[in-house]
Amino acid sequence: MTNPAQSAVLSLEFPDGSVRDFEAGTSGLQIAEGISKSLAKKSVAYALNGDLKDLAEPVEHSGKIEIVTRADERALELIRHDCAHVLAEAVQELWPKTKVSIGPVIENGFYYDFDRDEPFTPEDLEVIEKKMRQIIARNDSFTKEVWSRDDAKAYFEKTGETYKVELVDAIDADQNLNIYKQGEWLDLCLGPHGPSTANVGNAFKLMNVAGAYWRGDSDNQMLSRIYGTAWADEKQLKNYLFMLEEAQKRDHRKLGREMDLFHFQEEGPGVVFWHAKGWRVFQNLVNYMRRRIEEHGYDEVNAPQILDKALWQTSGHWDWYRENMFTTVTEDDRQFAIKPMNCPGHVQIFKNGLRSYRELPVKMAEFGNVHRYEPSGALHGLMRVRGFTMDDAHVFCTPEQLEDECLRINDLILTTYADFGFDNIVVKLSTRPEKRVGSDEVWDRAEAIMQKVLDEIEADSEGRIKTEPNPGEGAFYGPKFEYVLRDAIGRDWQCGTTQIDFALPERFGAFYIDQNSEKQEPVMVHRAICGSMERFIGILIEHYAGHFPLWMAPVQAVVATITSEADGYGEKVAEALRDAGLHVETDFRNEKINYKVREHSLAKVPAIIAIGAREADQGTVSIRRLGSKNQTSMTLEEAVSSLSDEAVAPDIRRKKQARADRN
RNA sequence: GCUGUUGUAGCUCAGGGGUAGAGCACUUCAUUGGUAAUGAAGAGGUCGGUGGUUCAAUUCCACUCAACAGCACCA
Repeated sequence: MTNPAQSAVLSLEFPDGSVRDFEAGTSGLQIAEGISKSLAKKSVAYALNGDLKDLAEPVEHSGKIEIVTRADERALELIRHDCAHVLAEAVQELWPKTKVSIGPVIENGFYYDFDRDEPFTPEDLEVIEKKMRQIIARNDSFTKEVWSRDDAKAYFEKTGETYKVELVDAIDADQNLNIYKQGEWLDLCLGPHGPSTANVGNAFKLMNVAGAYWRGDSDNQMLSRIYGTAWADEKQLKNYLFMLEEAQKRDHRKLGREMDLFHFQEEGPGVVFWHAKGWRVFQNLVNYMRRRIEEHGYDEVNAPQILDKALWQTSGHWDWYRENMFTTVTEDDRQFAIKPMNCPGHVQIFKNGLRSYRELPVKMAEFGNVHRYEPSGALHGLMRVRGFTMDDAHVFCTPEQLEDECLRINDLILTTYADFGFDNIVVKLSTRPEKRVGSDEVWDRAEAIMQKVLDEIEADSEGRIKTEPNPGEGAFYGPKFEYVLRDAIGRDWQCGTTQIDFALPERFGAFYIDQNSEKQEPVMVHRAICGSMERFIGILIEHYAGHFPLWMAPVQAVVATITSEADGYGEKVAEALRDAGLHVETDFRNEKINYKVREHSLAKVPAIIAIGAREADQGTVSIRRLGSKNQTSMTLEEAVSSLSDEAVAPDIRRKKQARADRN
């Protein structure tokens, strides 16, 4: 699609700032060749004003041009996309009756959805991969053709590609379609693609097979999806596979069992049996959060677990959320629901009695135990459960206080994450969805305030916190911030959230009395930091790979004796540590020290304190820290003081430090 | 919820129409040892549940529950 008004000369600016003129119609490849043969060989595409284009495509207009080589991050997208096409060709070459549908690039790889009578097996994947390597070795060029809609439709109808016909139908009537060919095989595709199938290289792997709905709609037919990963070189592929392996090793379900933290069983799908050690971790986290919210001026409350249906009708949950609620009918035929959220309860507490503007902001927190009937397929260890505890809070304030409150919440959230070693945070601003309550005017005002807060968050963080818009993803009752943290192996988790609510105070008729003795509706802010405590602990287990910092660890030290003669002294050591507030276990079993060290290391106990005759004589201890192969000898007093110092929670340490700095 | 896979001892797993096996863990005994598995013996199972086929089912079939992977969902 050339612009006839365009001049016959293109003026292109290169990344080094130089500007050169080219004849109209010059292709990206010709430009690369003009620079150097070796560049042309390495290049896979070009970017015009940042948009990726096929190398063979003529440059359409003047602008900034970059030749994209394989080493460029953007080349990955092409490699993956090319790989998806190669996958589809391989599958159709092996099983010609298979229909193709779509094959997009995703994070770390790509997939392609097929319609085939039988599902693919893991053995099939090996066969397909072999065929793919053959296709890559053939080195067929990717060539683009522009077809008319009618031609494309006729072709796909003839070949029985019903899904492609549907895709063609979905494209605007006046628009032509791109067809990408590789050898004999072709696909409807937006592009761009690399120069040839060889561009895919060898650093790819088919990962797994799964069902997926046609066009992502659960009313549609289920297709067979093959997932693959593809990278620019073997090293990147290896790193990725290593990360997956590492994730598997850290799986909180596995570590939870090995560390004796919790379990699940058939009778309670999606609800956690917390064991003593897991519950201690849980309480460590709750206690930490309790101190933090107190520091930030919240009052902790506790609202009922079960409330009459009428209340949920008023809150709107009965209409919006009913299929996700656990309900119960009592002997007298009264219907109740187990709370899926804490907000209606908190509004009742706010409403009890008359509120003055002088009280605002009212900051009400609860470690609220909620139950939600999640779809069975969504359950996943601690990460997605049907019964969980939220570190929930609601701030009732005036519109004028909103900005300040959002910033304070932001401060609380970010410092909390930092205390657990999460320093790579993205804050997203989710704005009005299509289906919503409240006037546009109200949304305008709220979004403007939140955008301002977002800008301040980014500015204050000095580049550490990234922010992103998330248009259309807000809740129906108001815009929200979503806090996404990145764990130690690079995975992202959305945990915290700050949500403005226009609906609930009005629904319940909550108000305060302002300076002029008039009723005013408060603004309500919902906020959570960990989100679900259960899930947050799951994330922490995987983030730390089970190696909790001392202040979080359920068992902080084990005193293990080498000979039974040291048991008496061992008991004394354990007592001294317990007196200092540490959780200590003793292991006086008739076993060798090797055996004990192995066992407690596998149980991820942070400190193993070995006691033999020597230590008993000298009043010392020998400490072996988790992850280390060495041990350190010190006096009992030194051990007590260094371990108890290390076990101080980060927030308490911060306060101590601040106090010391003041003096 | 949908598709696919799986369900045998506390854990990891083998087996297979004639009512079950290994390693680790557990218990007992011996061993008192110096930083990731001391040795021996013993105990441990309605083979996820219900129904069907069969002389006989843990094994085959149907249904069901749960888990796993992905999709959909997460207001």
